[in-house]
Amino acid sequence: MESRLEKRVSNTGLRLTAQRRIIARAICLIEDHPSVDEIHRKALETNPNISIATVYRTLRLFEELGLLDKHEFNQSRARYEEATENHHDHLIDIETGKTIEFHDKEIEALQKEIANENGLRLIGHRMELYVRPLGS
Amino acid sequence: MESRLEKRVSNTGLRLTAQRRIIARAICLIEDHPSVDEIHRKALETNPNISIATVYRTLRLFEELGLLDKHEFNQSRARYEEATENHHDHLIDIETGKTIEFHDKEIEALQKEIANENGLRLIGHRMELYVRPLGS
DNA sequence: GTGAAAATGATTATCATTATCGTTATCACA
DNA sequence: TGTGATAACGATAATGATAATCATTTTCAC
Ligand SMILES: [Mn+2]
Ligand SMILES: [Mn+2]
Ligand SMILES: [Zn+2]
Ligand SMILES: [Zn+2]
Repeated sequence: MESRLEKRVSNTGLRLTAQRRIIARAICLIEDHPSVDEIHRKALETNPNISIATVYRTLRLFEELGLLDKHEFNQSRARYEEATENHHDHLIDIETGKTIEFHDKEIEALQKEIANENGLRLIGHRMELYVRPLGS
Repeated sequence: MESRLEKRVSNTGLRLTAQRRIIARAICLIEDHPSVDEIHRKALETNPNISIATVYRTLRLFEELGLLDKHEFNQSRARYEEATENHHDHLIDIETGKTIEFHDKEIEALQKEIANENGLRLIGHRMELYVRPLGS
C-alpha cells in the first residue's frame, strides 16, 4: 500500500526513486518521532544497500519541501514526523522519551499576543513540556 | 569589582581559581546569552592562556551547580546566562538572534494544567518564540 | 614546606551531520 | 529503443561542537 507520505512526495513532482519510497514508508511504519538511524534501520529491512547518506539527504529534502517536521527534543539527535495539517506541540517523558501531542488554542493566542506587545511578528515557536508519570 | 556570579561560585565551596573567576566575570560582561567561544574570547582578554577546554569544563560545572542556564536556541551551539531567581522564556529575532525575555503566568499555568490532564507531572519546559520586526 | 587531590592546557576522540566524488539510475527526446 | 544530460546514490572524508585523556601545574590541609 502506498503511504500518505509517498503520495505527497510524488505530488511535488520530485522523482520518487526506490530509496525515497522506502524511506517515506519507513517513517510511516515507525511510531513516535523516529530518529535518523531508526529510519535507516527500518529502511534497511526493505533494501539492505540503502546508505545513511541517502537517508540524511532525503530527510532534509522532505523537510525543505514541508513534508516532514524536524525536532531536536532535549538537545539530542534529530527526530522526524510527517508534517501534520494542524500544528501541535509535545509533552515528553524525560525517562522514556515517549511523547504525547497536544494543541492548546489559549497558549497559541497568548504567544502571538506576547510577540505583538513587543512590536514583533510571531513567525514560529517551539514548546516542549518535559514530564514524569505522576507517581515518581 | 566581584561579580554576582563570582560570589555565588565561592558560596558553593568550590575552588574559585583564577580561570573560574575570569570565566564568571566574562559571562557577566557579555550581554544577551553568550556562546562558548564568545565567553572564551572575552576571557582571553584577561588571560591569554585560558584554554577552550577549561571554558567548556567550567561552564558545565557552573550549569550543574545551578549557577548558569544553558540554552540551545534554534538547534545551534549552546548559549549561557546567569541563572535568574525567576524563570523566564525568550523571544528570539530570527534575523539577528537577539533575544527578549518574558514571563507569562497564564501560559505557565496552562502548561502545568496540560501535563496534569494527561496524568503527568510537569518537570520543566522549553518555550521559544521566533519573531521578526513588524515591518518585514 | 610536603604530598594528595583537584584543576588546567594541549591534544585527541567522539558523534551527528554535511560535503565530496566517482558511479549508477532516470528521463526527455531523437 | 538508444543516447546523452542530469539527478540521485553509496562510500567515505570532512566538519564542528563538545567531551575525554593525560601529563603538568596549582591548591590546600596538615
Ligand atoms: Mn508530533
Ligand atoms: Mn534569558
Ligand atoms: Zn504550539
Ligand atoms: Zn516558561
